[in-house]
Amino acid sequence: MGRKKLEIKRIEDKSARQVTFSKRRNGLLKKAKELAVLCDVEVGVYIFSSRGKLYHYCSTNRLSEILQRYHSHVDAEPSASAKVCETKENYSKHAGFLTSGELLQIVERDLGEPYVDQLSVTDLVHLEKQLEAALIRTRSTKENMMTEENRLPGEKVAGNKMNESTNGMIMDLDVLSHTPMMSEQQHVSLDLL
Amino acid sequence: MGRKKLEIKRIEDKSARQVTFSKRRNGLLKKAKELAVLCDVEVGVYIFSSRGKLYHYCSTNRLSEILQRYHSHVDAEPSASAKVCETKENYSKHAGFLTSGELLQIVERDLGEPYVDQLSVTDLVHLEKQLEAALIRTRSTKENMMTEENRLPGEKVAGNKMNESTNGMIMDLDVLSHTPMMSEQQHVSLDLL
DNA sequence: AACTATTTATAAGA
DNA sequence: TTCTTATAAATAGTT
Repeated sequence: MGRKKLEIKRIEDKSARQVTFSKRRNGLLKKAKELAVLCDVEVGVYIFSSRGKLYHYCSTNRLSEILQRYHSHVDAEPSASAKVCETKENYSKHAGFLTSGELLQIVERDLGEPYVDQLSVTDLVHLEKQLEAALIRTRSTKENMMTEENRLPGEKVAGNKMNESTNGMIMDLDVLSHTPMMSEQQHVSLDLL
Repeated sequence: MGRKKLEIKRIEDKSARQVTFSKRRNGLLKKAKELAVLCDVEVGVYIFSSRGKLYHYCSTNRLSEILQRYHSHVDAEPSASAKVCETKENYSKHAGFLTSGELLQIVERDLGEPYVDQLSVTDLVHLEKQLEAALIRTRSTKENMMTEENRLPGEKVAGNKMNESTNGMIMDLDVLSHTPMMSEQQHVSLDLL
């Protein structure tokens, strides 16, 4: 749809490719939103530019919305209870990465019926292996972050603690370094989904 | 773009909604493919219908392509080495669910830099919990599938075995029921990515 | 970043 | 569902 019929193959001119990328990216995201609304279905789109930047849309992302709400609270401490509902419009500004919530929606979905029976034993073995690796890295990252927190001036960890990186939620570092987690943390986690 | 300008809100008439879903779903997937090709970027789209059926597109899915190649080999045993390269065109026919490969691409991406530092400790704790759950379910599903295979006529499991559900790849059931896996299976898994 | 000629997508209708 | 067609929307090339 333009002055000329465009062949669908890689645009070699870098500048033209960038312009087309910008236009069509917006078009695709708009179409995705329209489909989700008009037909009341779940739609997710992710686009990685060649520079690694991620643009995405996800029609049902409660965690993302909730996290953003917490961020808003942190950014603007006072008068923070109004206009909380229209997060949908501006949450794409905050996006730019897949939240754990989006990831988990996909994990949940992919392992749940009826898709799981589409996977072969080989797929499952592979998935198992990768989940193990992901789990190890998640724990490692988490523990690194908590170690850094402990290096902050004074403040011996003994009970609950509030800080920015936890979005103001109550956490017990001793509990977090091990699994399974105690009920308090579990409760917070479940609230996020 | 039709006889009338359509307001972007849920279409209440079920029949009309279904028709629009069908049309716009195809449109979105087509646009996604075009964007991926024209601009040489990675694009993923997933759409869950209200009945839970999944339609999707993923521009870079080596596992999917490779699995399909195996399926093709199975479907048409003889003369199976020609026209293996143009799988991109018809792999969407075989699609309809997220493969473990797509899922893992997302997992990898989400846990790798630079996205991981966008996650809070709370996110990571939650992610860890869900990965554990996913891992348990994956193992369970895998073991169920293997148990069913063992119920097939005779055939005591002792060595390697070839069958449809493993896409013709060599597997040792005794090894597969436990982690960590032995090198043979691990090798096959790595080949898939 | 805007413009506009064309192509493309699609809402209604058959 | 599938096809047809009038019209709305997206966008390629231009400014």
